[in-house]
Amino acid sequence: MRPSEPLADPAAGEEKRTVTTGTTCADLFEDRSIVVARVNGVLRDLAHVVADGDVVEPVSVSSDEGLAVLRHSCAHVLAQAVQEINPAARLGIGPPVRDGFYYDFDVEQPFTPEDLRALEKVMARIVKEGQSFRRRVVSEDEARAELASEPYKLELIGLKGATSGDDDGASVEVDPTSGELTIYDNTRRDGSVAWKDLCRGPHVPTTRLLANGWQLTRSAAAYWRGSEKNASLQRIYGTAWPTKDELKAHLDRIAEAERRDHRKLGIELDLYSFPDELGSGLPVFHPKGGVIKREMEDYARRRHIEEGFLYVGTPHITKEGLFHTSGHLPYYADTMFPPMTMEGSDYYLKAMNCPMHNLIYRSRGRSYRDLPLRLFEFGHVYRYEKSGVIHGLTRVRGLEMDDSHSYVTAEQAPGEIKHLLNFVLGLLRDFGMDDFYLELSTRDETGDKKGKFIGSDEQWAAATAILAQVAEESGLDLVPDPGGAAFYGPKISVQARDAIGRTWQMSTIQYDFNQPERFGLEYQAADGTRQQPVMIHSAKFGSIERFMGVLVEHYAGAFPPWLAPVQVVGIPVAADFAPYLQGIADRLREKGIRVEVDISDDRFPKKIRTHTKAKVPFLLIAGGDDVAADAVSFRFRDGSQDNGIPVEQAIERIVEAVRTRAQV
RNA sequence: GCCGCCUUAGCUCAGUCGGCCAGAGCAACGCACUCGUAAUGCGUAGGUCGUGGGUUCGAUUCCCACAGGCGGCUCCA
Repeated sequence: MRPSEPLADPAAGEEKRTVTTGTTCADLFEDRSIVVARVNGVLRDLAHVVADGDVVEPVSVSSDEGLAVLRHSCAHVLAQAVQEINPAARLGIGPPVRDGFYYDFDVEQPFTPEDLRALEKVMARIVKEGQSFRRRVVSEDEARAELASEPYKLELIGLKGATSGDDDGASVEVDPTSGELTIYDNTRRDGSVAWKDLCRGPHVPTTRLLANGWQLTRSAAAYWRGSEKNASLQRIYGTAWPTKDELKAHLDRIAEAERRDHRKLGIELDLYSFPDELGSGLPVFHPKGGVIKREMEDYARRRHIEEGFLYVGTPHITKEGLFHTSGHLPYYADTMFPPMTMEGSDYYLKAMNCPMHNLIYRSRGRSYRDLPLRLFEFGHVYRYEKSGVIHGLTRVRGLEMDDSHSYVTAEQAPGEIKHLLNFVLGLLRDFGMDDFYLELSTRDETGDKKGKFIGSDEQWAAATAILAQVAEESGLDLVPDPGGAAFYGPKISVQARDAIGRTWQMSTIQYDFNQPERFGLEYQAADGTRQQPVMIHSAKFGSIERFMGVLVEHYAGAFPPWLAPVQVVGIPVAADFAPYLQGIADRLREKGIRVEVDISDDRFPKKIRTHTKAKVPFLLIAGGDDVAADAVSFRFRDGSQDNGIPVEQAIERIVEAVRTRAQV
């Protein structure tokens, strides 16, 4: 024993400790929830031997980093199980992801659900065996020799250090910063090596830490290193948590998301459908979905007009020249429906509205006094989305955009962007979404896609700076999205969190210096010169379809009264009381309330059930007691009641809830 | 677009290891019941088993193609 090595442990208040040579991180921490350590800022295994002067911090399994390590270790156990069952399976990569992990394999046959169950059994045994993860530094030659039968790992060794920024998950296997290659041996208690994998680590000390908190979830194909040019591998996804209870909570969250699925609720609530006869990604709105759509449109249109927008209308198809002028065709022809030829011209279904708005702008001379000129419409666009990406209302081929274009002077641009951002946030709040962050999508500065962006470096820099400034001034969190810009300019997008914490891209605001030039747009300035306006694109809901899908999931189908397809259903306790309710319904209808009275010959409790399941916000019940008191009784979706409310008061309550867009 | 899985009544699902008239619940319709807070009872009707081709004495069942859906990958102006 040799006294030396002072250590600082910030978690324990920058305490300096003196330990013996050979002390490992594990020796420093008693707490069993510590799974790895941060040594001088770098995550290390608990078996890491500390050196003189090292700053060592504990990393709990419950922290983001600790969870990632736990999940990555679980991915190793999965890979070990796969190769145990099928030694011919070749290894891809196995990084942690949100809530879990995956591992990619090159196998002859795709995995079946039965395979996953068999793998879980093997994994459970490995976990129970308590195998240790042992780190071993190897030279490149050693690694190549040991992994000679793993072609994908060899490829990663070759890439070592070469990959930077390419976030394809490869960095979990080799460390691009240190250039050091390591292999992790999974060692049984008797010291024999059960399995090994090229991996930068770190890992939990033993497989026992995985306990009962994991599960394989699904299998799917994935391209090697994320490019469709590469081989297709079979990916297995799993989830892993520190405890069984946390796993269960996660599975419950998944189940809740499934209950809210807008595709399922759309059928149950009779809102919309996707007839095969129309083709993929082309929804139809049934009367009840039509009410929601109309309320969304009516409200959005009114608010746009209040904010200074002019409502316009444009056709669904156009001759191709327009999209050459705008610059869309060379870039996006493959995501547009193919052209129709008539009278010697090629016509395209429109995939965007802006070129048509430009024609409205250009239809007469414009003065600086006209600016900002704000054109707005619900424009129907059609995009040939690849068949595999169509998803309910959130990814469709025919959609209605609440699309606006503000034409402004360069000086007005920052103010207009601010105006638009405030407007869209207010609009989203009116629909009950109130938790946001922003994303700033910029040009890809280096990658192979840089060529898709048009305009000069100076223009991009100026436009990006303006958007960044407005975004920062909003006070909302701002997340960079390099490479996410449209070809004609950078954009801010508003991401909204729904009731169960998922985020959705909603509104976008794009700064466009390209189209005004391509269309030769101009205005006459105060000094008589002709100037080019800047164009700012903005969609508030993104698309009506998508936003409706998001709202269905956000509210789980239980819309606030102002959006509810049927706002009130009157249910008589017995048929004798139906006329009384009809009278109340007539008065509500006069005030614009969507109300029905259930005069079917279902029994009373059945009617309650029927309309509660339909998520009608107000059930108005009347029986002898109510009639005698000139009152009605409320029943709400959660089963609560408010009985014997005077009719005047009941009507006022309903009208008020709709007027204020309250949730009930 | 790629990989895998799936498609039976309006909805949710049984079923046929290739063989007489393919079943259930809910919904719909009819009759009876007139009822105070999540399913009254009885009855009727509803399917060329996604579409097209092939194998077979015979196909909803097996094979192929296509369409649509689901889960991922890739993509998302």
